[in-house]
Amino acid sequence: MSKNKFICDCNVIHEKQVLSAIKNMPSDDTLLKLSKLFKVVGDEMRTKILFILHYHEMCVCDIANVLNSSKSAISHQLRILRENDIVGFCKKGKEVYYSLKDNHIKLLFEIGMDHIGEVEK
Amino acid sequence: MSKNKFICDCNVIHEKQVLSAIKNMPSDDTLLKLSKLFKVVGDEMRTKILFILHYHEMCVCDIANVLNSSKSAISHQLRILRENDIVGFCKKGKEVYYSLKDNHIKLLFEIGMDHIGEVEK
DNA sequence: TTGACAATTGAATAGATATTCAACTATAAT
DNA sequence: ATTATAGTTGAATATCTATTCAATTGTCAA
Repeated sequence: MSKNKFICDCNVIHEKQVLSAIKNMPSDDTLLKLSKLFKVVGDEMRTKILFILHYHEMCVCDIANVLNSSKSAISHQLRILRENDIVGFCKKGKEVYYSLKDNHIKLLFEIGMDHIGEVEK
Repeated sequence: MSKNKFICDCNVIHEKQVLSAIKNMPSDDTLLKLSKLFKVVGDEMRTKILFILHYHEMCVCDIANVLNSSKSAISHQLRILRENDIVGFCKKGKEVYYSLKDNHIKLLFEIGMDHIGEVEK
C-alpha cells in the first residue's frame, strides 16, 4: 500500500477501492451544484416557502403572512430560490407571484417525507 | 381583508388562500426534520462522502484519502450523517466501515442530478 | 401628481457550522 | 506489555448565512 501519492494525514488501507472511488467521482463542479441544491432547499424557512408553493403560486405578502415573517426576510429567501432556478415568478400589478419552476422539488419532498417516516397529507 | 389576526409587517392580500395554506402546513416538527435532512445532505463534503458510499461501504481512512481530507474532518461529518440516520457503520478490527442506511439518498441524488442537468455515470 | 403599498436591496449583526488541532480510546501486531 | 495505527471527540477559530433595519423602486388609485 503506497502512501506517497495521497496528500492526507492517514494511510490508504485499500488502494484499489480508493483509486476506483476517485475515478468514479463526478467533477467538483457537478458535486458543488448538487450540494448547493440540497443546501438551498435545506433551510427551514425556504423549505416552508417551497411547501406553500407546491400547492399554488403565491405573492410575497401572503407568503409572509402564512409564515408569520417579514416581507424582507421572505424576499431575501425568494431571491436565493430564484438564483438557483428553483422558483419562477410573474408580476401582476404591484404584486409578484412566485411558483415552483419544475417538478423536481415536489419529488424531493416526497422522498424526504418518506425518509423521515411522515405521511404528507 | 382583515389584518389583525396576522402578526406580520404587511397586509394579507388573499385571505382565503392564506388561511388555506396555513391549514395545509405540516407540523413545525415535520418541516424541521425535512429541512434538516436536506441541510445534512447539502454540504459539499458530506455530499461527496455520500456519493462515495453509494458505490460501496468504506472505512474512514479510505474516505479521507479519496477526498484528500483529514481523518478528523471526515469523522466529524460522519457523526452528523450517523446522528441523522443517513449512514450506518460496522466495526471490523481497528477499522470502521460506513455505508448508506437506505435507498432514499440514492433517490435524492438521482433527482438532484436530473435537476442540475447532469447525467450520473 | 401625490400618497399608499408591494417588493427589492445593501449593510450590519447575530447565530450557525466546518475545519483544525490536540488529546484520547480501542484494537492489532510484535 | 508495548508500540503503532484507526477512529473519535472537544475546544477554538474562521467562515458562512439568515434576519433585521432603513432606504429605494415600481405600480396603482385618488
